[in-house]
Amino acid sequence: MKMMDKAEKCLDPQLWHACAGGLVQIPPLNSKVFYFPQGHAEHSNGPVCFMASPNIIPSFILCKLTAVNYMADRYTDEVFARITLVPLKADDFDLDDDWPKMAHQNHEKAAKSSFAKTLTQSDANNGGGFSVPRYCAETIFPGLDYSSKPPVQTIVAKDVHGESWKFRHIYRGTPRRHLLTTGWSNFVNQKKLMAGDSIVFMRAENGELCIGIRRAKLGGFGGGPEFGVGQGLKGFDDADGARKVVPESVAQAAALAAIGRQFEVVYYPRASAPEFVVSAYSLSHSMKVQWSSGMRFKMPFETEDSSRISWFMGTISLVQVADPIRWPDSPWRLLQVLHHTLNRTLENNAYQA
Amino acid sequence: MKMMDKAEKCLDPQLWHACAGGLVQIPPLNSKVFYFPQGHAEHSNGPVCFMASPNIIPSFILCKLTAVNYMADRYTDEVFARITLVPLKADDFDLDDDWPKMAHQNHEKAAKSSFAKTLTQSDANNGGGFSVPRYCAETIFPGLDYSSKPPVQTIVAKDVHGESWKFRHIYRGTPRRHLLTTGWSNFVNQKKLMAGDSIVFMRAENGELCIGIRRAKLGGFGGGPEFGVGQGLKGFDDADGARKVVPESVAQAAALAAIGRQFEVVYYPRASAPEFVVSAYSLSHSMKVQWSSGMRFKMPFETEDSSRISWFMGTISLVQVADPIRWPDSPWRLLQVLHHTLNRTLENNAYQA
DNA sequence: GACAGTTGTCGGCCTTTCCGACAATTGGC
DNA sequence: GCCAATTGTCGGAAAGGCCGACAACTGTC
Repeated sequence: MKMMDKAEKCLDPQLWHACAGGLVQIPPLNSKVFYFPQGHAEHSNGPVCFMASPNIIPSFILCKLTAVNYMADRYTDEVFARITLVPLKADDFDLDDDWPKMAHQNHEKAAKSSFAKTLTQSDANNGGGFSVPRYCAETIFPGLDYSSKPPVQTIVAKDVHGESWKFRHIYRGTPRRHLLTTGWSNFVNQKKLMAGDSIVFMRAENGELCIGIRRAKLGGFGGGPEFGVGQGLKGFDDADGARKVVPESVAQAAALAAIGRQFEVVYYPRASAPEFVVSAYSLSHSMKVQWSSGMRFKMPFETEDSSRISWFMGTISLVQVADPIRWPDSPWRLLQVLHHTLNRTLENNAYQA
Repeated sequence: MKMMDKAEKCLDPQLWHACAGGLVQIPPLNSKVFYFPQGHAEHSNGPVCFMASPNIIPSFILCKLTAVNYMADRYTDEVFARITLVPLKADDFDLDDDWPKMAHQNHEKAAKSSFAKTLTQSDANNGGGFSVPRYCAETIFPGLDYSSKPPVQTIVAKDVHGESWKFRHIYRGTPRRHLLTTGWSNFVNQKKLMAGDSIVFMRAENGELCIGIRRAKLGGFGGGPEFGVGQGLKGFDDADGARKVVPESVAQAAALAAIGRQFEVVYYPRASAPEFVVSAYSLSHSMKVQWSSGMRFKMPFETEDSSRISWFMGTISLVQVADPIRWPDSPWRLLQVLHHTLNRTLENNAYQA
């Protein structure tokens, strides 16, 4: 492993997944995936002009995923992935059927050893304390010696950049509860956290405690094409934001993909935009379903505190091609659905069901 | 420069010299030096048993200095050097007469761009402020904009491990003076500083500000053979202290030296023990002097705040061999002197005069 | 030895943050 | 729907740290 950091360091994939959330999965190395230029465009922070290249970009391109860099924004700690794809010939489409077994590894390990909490007003604003949910303290934090009075210890947690943060962890109050006191206020200020943001604690395989951040999504639930990626986070000048997915890089990726050459894409899992690099295995399975109006489905989503996965129940109201002129035959945004309880029109990708 | 840190990083030689103090000099690379096993033994933290090797260890051994690692204790920030020596045949003793020109480089640069202050009670104990001597603020710190009211800036200083510390630097009060406020208290606590310890500010050649520590010498002035190196610093469990110069490593070095093989020594410049690796050039010069009782000399020493060099005036009271049985013909501790003003017997090495 | 410049120490006060009390909320039965 | 467990919020209190006042000290003339 040579000096590979040109100011861009990778981070522990397990921590990356813990920060990305339970629903994000990156297909395994060397597996086959579909790349959707259309979805990539929705991921960008502006309208994409595909004109630079001959108007022959397909709506989806079969590729081999040859590399993944798990990374984090230098300023916001937001996680993202740099994915290298090599287009395959269409007749290479024999599925690697064994990937579901291996795909969920980091994923499940992250879920088991991590815990997320959305910051309350008291956590974020008040005099510098963080109320630690009992489950988190007991399963993620180092063991506390309850015999001392009061039980107290210093915990050290590494952020996505490998920087260490110290917190005083104390068990006190009536009724007793776990709190982070000294050090927490500093962390909140340095990371510019606000009520509504979440923090993730994870116990790494080497036993080290890690701490990650999930900024609150400003756009509320779901998002859609109307929300770009670079919507800007409060309190940050757009230093790194400028480096987020720009339309030019989408056009370039699509152009390279179309002529069969290796290309790179940057994927922000928490940007409320759908995945545009999709495992060929799962897509081919969902395409076998004959989606039709009136059909019911359920779709997983994260609860606010990321502690569980809940399910949306819905009914398909319309099966249509999103942009029949530009992208005929595209499975992208094929379904328009009616959500049962919120009675709100959502958009969804076929393969997510 | 390959990955050469087996958890042992070198530090900027200029900062090293600033921390070591104005009187410490390490002979230049590839110059000829004398190694004194006797002096090395005084540097160790316990009695040295030279018996393991045949009883033929000379009192001094001519060597070539082939490598120097400038280092700092991980816990106390104390600076020390790991010096590699290759014994030379006695007939190799032709002097490299050009070294005085080059020897003082780091030395003088460090002296010019650094400033040391001994911490007062107020600096160390009170509510977290450090009174910055005007000279230090004006010559070492980055320029302050005096037009704002009050003039204030954040300064960043790197310690010997390359870690950055932030301080608020403000110019206020009546009469006006420079102070470090926010950040200082944290630094004092982390570094376990006490009144009497000194801190060193240095402006590196690349413009960066550096901060080093000189722990107070617990043994008062001078020290001597009765003080070992590992005298223990208040507030530190002896984690690294155990790694200081142990008798075994002295015995090993002496044994290797005696049979003409390359060896390493560790030298703590602030351990109040005399240098035991001495430039052949300067030693040969001082040995040309016919030292005799009643002769007067002067000897440089550091003032408490390390801002200047002062001189001790003394009279030689006795010329004797320190241990005539074990080390006959040794120039080590040849002179016993009477100090004029303190009227206290000090010991000194011939070559230091 | 007086004076000017510098810097050590102190007490006041403002800010931060630590703390238990209490209440709101959640989940289990 | 009740009860127990958990955890959000609040105001009081303690600690930390910023401040100018003043005095002690140093070096100079």
